[in-house]
Amino acid sequence: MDTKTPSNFIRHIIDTDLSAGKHAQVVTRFPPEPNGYLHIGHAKSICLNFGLARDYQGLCNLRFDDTNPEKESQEYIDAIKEDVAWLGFSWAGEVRYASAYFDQLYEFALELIRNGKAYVCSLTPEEMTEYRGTLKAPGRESPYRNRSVAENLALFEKMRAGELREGECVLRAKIDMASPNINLRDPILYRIRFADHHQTGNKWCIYPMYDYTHPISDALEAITHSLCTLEFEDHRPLYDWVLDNISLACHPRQIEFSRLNVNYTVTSKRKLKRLVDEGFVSGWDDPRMPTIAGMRRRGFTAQALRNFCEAVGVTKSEGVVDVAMLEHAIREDLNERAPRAMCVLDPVKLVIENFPADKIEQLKVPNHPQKPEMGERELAWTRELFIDRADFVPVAPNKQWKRLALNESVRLRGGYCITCTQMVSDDEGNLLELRCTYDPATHGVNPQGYKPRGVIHWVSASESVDVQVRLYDRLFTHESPDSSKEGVDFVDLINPQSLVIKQGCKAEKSLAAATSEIALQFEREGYFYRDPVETGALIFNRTITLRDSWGKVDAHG
RNA sequence: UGGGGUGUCGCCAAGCGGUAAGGCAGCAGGUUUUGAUCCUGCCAUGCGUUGGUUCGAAUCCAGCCACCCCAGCCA
Repeated sequence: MDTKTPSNFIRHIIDTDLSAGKHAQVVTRFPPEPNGYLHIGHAKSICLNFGLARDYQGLCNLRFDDTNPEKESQEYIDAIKEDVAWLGFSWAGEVRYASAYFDQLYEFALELIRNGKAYVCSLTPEEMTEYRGTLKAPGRESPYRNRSVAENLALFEKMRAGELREGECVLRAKIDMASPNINLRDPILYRIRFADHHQTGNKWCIYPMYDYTHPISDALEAITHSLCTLEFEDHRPLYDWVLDNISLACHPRQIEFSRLNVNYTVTSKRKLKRLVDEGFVSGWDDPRMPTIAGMRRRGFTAQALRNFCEAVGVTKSEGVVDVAMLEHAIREDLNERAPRAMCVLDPVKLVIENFPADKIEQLKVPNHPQKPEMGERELAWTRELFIDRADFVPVAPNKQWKRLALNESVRLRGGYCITCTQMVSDDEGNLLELRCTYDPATHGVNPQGYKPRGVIHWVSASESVDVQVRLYDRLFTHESPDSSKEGVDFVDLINPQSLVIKQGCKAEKSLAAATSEIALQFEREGYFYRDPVETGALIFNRTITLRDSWGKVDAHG
């Protein structure tokens, strides 16, 4: 279940607006540009916008901010819709597109021109930059700034009709070239682009800019609170200017919050794309990627991601969240829902000499130690078993050692206690198998005075299936791969152990039927998830290790 | 003397003038057939800093310091 949503400054604003009777209902929107895959940072925005709508019994739209056709595609639109839905949210009505408002946007531009609030400027891009001024010096007015309304109307029509070349001119708002806020120095409203648009085809050859499109799209959808990240703070005066200067009554309030940063990960689109393009990962949905698609394939649950976003909070201060918080959210959720199973990653044979070779004993074991309602399953107990190589050592190093050693005993989880009587090695000293005896009186009980060193997992040699296990770990070894030292390429900070593939792992037979519908816990190893993409073989992705207070050197790499 | 923001425990974060919530991480115990889970305890006389107002300040005022964002015909 969702944890209690903590309050934040945006909720305070909404509470105030609502009690002042400013709105009948809260309406928010999630407005991605379809130019890439969604990542953990977007998850925060999605949870914020849809969460607000849910908690205030309002509405949240999904709107594609598709005003730059050259960078966008239908592939991204489909992926984004899938990701939002998977996260557990449903948008109000149909999906919206900024491009669906192109006609209205055009009409409002005409209105601005007629009112002397916009003009067609024929400065070259280079001249435009020069006229804009600098951060400390004011800009200069364009020589085209005082063209007549009639001339502007005629030129804008020629732009629209495709009679002018790309870059030849643009439509600009007439605001203030001396403004200390550079966004107000006659910002560009429309540029010419002879590009096919994924939604509107070749209907348009002029495309509106974000700063002009966004406020109008928000207003047309009757958005009440338009939430965006901090870097748009300087754009708010322009957002307001646009709505103050056209005849549209609705005027949403833009509120900015800080982006989500997580250590040991990168979220810049450019860097993620490089990881994919240069083959450092298998694709946008590689389980090591911080994309929604990657995390889904890794085995993260939507609930865990939602809980994480709640835990992180919403503020205006920019910090870096410890990835340990994300990992905690995953473990917390998976511990509740994941049925337990047995899988030996690095098998070594163990022969129980006092158990007959032709006998199979079915042991009932619970699927979850704290949840009897999750039922139980049968595990085959046979003369030959497998345990993990890391769970045996000839001589226990200390009293704390909780695994098997020569002439000592351990319990095999859910089964009997065994005592190791002999280790068989080859000439090079490699361990080939362990000879043991079991105590038939120890199933389900620890007889008086019997104290095995610990409990280890196991699987029957004959009644098991071979599986491939992919051990994933954090992609980077560096805490802030985004901003490491000068001259260090972030791909050089990739963790060479971020993916370790284990072949020939032995899993209990029931896992042959495992699906990607459900997360599993391999006891003592971690949470695992049947790979939903490569479904031909039995492949399990390690979502996250178990918490480990022992501080062991990971024997599995 | 460009403009806009932010500074509360190692990390995230409540707090909104009445005497520092919570989570993560960490540490110390307890339970346990997962070195898991669960449970208990510890963990900011301190809120960037310096002054001021006040009976009382993390909260109000002033100065200072640090960090982030802005000069795409990207979003």
